[in-house]
Amino acid sequence: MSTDAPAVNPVVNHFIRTIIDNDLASGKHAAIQTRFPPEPNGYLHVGHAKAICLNFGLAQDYQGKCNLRMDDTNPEKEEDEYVNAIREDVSWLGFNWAGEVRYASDYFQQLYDFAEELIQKGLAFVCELNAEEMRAHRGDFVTPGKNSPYRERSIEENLDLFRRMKAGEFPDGSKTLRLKIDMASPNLNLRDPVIYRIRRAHHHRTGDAWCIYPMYDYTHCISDALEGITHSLCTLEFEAHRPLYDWVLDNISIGCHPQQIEFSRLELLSSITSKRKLNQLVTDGLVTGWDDPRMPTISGMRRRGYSPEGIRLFAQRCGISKSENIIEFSVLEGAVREELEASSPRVMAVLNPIKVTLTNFEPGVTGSRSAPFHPHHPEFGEREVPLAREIWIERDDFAEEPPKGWQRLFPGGEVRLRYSYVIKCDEVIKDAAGNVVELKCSLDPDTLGQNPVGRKVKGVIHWVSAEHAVEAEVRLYDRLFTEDRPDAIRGEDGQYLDFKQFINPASLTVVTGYIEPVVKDLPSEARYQFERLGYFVTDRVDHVAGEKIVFNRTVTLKDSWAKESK
RNA sequence: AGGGGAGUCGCCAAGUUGGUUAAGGCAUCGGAUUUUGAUUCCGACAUGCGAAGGUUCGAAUCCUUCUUCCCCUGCCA
Repeated sequence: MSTDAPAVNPVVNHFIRTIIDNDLASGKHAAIQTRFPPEPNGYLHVGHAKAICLNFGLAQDYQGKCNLRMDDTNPEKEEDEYVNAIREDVSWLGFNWAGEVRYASDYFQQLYDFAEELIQKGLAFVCELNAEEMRAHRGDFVTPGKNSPYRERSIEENLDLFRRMKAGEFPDGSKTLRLKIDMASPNLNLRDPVIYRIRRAHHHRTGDAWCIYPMYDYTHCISDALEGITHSLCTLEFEAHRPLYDWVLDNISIGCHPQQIEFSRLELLSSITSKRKLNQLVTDGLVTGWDDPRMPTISGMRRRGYSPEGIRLFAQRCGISKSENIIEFSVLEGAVREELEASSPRVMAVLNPIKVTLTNFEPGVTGSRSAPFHPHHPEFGEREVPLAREIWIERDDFAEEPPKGWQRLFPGGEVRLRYSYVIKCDEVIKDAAGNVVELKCSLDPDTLGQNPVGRKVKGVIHWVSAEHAVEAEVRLYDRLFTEDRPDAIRGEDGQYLDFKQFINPASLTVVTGYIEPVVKDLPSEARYQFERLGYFVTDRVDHVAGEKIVFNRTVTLKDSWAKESK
């Protein structure tokens, strides 16, 4: 096995690739241009990761380009903090956007000019209906809407009014610019949609230069066209917006008409992929922040120890289609584990210790061996694993009364200390309350690096020398929610229950761990496997090399014994 | 006068100009190897493609009817 050859994931075909193949074959496009267009009003989550991998991945595969564009047309919700987090997340995932980061707000002037063009063509009008009146005029699913009384204004009047809207002559919310399409359309998006509203809000980039802001449907298609996007990929809920996307581009003087293609958004079980709900968890203090390792945000997953490769593998395994994409959490864990298995050095750590005294340990006589950092990758190197008279082993690795199939330590039983001797439990020491506080064991001096003769010792447990171990804060993370779909549980009255009540109380347990000394000077974000326990990472925020060791549990190892012993 | 999408194994998902035994991955279950109950390796896993009819030598693919689920009534994106 070689690690220098980059892992090449086989390309999985899907309907969007088929469309691109056809467009390239027919000569419709010479190269493709995609874009990832987040709104900077929150942190990116695992659902965005899927979209990022799709858009940037396609650009990579087809040697095209992918832009990163902030969809910042709603100044009340958008902040630079989010812009910065988004840039960092996308880069960290391993993708490069073409040129500079783009902003829909870069196009405000052009958007405005196109709006005047639409007015000139008699295709847009200034409406003075308030929100409530507009809703009443819109009709509903079964009844057609009614035309706005302002719909038939003259072009001159519309132009004058729109310019004055821009000039700040009217109060917020008093007027809108609307497209003149069809109030009877069965597609509600086509019932004279609003494309500009008056809102005196400070924009994170344009400041107070504008008091009118364009709406998504109007902005997005034009932004795509201005950037020469060939394939504009978005999630299924925008399917009904596509006629509007096309309508706008068909009615303005712009020489580019990207194709909008929708795919299903990701739903991750026992998690949540709603920016609004994730925001609630943060503001209610139920997690420590957007980057809490339990959060399905990209920054949370990063802090949890998930690798970019693991997340990319996950995205690939989710697939791209138009049917519901409801993914079991184990798919994410499996992908993360798989990448970590190959790339993480191993070390031993005891998280729930019980003291073991090796009664026949002789300083200077009893030996030790060095241990490889990875059993299958000698190039990872080795380290010395110091042994001493007193060691810690995992409490779970000892049973006073071993159940059927038990391969670990028990009174009178033998077990192998990983990379060290076979030991035998001679005596169990208990405190007054009957709790086991110490085990006295003897080691077999002939078993260092070789099997005992005449008998077979199947079990192997991890351990760490008490005097050499470094203490660390270890944060054991588990799923954030106890339910598959915490936001889809109904109470007796048929109403949805608050998803926050399904937070897993065991989603975080903090313990003091005893770890091999090599771990002492690790930098932040160092990923290690603690043998037999799982993958861990030094915390990106709180870990200080050489001073305060803090590990987060990324994911446990598969544990077929746990399953069997249930 | 509603519109737009989707139903292929527990979870994803190829296949859709009709043509041999319906890819693959995850999960699961066996078994082998193992100084991680990990990894790795081998094997099993849809007489069936939402349902019922029909066309055909032949249907997941075509036709008809039915059915279930998702999205849409922000001056959010």
